[in-house]
Amino acid sequence: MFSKACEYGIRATLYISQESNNGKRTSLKKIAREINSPEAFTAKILQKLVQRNIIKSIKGPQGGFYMETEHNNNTLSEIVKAIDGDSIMTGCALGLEKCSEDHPCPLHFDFAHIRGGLKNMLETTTIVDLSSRLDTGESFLKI
Amino acid sequence: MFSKACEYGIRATLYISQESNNGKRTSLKKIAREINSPEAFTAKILQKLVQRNIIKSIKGPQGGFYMETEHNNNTLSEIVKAIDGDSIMTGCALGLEKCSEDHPCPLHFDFAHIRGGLKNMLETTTIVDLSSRLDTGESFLKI
DNA sequence: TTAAAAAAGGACAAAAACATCCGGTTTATT
DNA sequence: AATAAACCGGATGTTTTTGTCCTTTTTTAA
Repeated sequence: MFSKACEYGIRATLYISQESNNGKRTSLKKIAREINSPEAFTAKILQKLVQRNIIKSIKGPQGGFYMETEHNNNTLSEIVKAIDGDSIMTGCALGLEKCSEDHPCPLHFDFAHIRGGLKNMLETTTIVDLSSRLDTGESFLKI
Repeated sequence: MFSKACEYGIRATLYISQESNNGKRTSLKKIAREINSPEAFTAKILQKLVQRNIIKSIKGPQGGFYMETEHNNNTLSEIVKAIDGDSIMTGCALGLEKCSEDHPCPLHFDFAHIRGGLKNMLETTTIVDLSSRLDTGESFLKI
């Protein structure tokens, strides 16, 4: 469904949000350990998220990654779009270039419905919604 | 969502079904032309579908691919499972190996719902359901 | 001011997905 | 029997995704 890069990106962002909400910055090394992801690859993904202004970073000792409070209200769709683009929310299930109400693939109408649910979920679920579930121990980021 | 191979596989199967329901066999060359897919790659995918007994093939002149009538009642999920496996219907959205009700990722419950809808759609939509929409000109397999 | 911590970024490597090519086999037609 | 149509299967090539490594830059703190 999502690329590996996107999975890691979401997990990393949620971990960063959680730490940020406890007033902490966190390092790449710690993030990779806590979300169980390959460190160097995760670094690349975090770079992209910094460029897209979803998370922040500070270099040097005591530096690391963190999130500004208002960015907690960013939705999952921002992360997904930054990494995988929006094809999952808009593309044709059967890969037709021009698939529309007027020129639909055979799956168009059945699928529109599912894709709509996904899009809606991604666009309404905020980062803080999810990271707070982590804080309470309701959910997990690894294994 | 689906791999390219799976997209081609579904489109090819629907075309074969449509032709079969008109009493015709159809060749690889024609299939690739009609669904706008790379011929040699499509051949590999069709081979797999033959092995999985989703479609049939006959060698030699006047041979080609076709479908037995009862196989029209196969569902999309059979094709998807043959090509992409069932990870799209069962896997964790965030890539956790062990994601379950008891040990959920932060997206587990929101996502279960969407994945359930997808699974249900794939398991209830039959090949003939879709190919009949092609016959009536309600839907298309290329461009 | 020097050392070390940490992110940034470029180059490279491995694996998977996507795709092609070609020789082999089967079979209908002449 | 010969030819050609058509699928089969192995080898190979290309592109994308996934992943690593190493150098550079920034910044803190001793």
